[in-house]
Amino acid sequence: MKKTKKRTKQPVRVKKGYSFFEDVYEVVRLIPRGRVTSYGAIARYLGAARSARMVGYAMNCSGTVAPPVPAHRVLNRTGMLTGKRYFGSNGEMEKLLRAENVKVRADKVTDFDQLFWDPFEELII
DNA sequence: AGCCTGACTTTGT
DNA sequence: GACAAAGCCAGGC
Repeated sequence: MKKTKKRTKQPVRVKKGYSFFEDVYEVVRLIPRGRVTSYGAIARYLGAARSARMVGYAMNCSGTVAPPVPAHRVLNRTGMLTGKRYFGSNGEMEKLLRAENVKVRADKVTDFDQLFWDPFEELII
């Protein structure tokens, strides 16, 4: 898929009572154990390709929602644990990933390409 | 309304 | 491949 359109400014799911964040949480909760994805992938899946930052921002508030969101499975496009400092203790995010057999080295997931979970291909809604 | 921030991504150098 | 800059848009003030 190419982005033939330059900028379609159409919001995807504008449900009343639900925010963009809720959609993000919903997708993140569906990430299988031991797999990871990127902020941009989630954003594209929601139709907001240019809202990758918002996905990250949503993760910032992920601790306030229930059920808990496995935010540690969401990384940036290079597989770096950019949000580990938001997990409170230093290294907790990496710990969670390793508990799922995800190898982390120098704040990066080594097998990011293999473990990458693409909502478009692996998630059918 | 306006300005600033940011757990991002893409593009150009 | 590394670095810088720009674009992005929802929230908070």
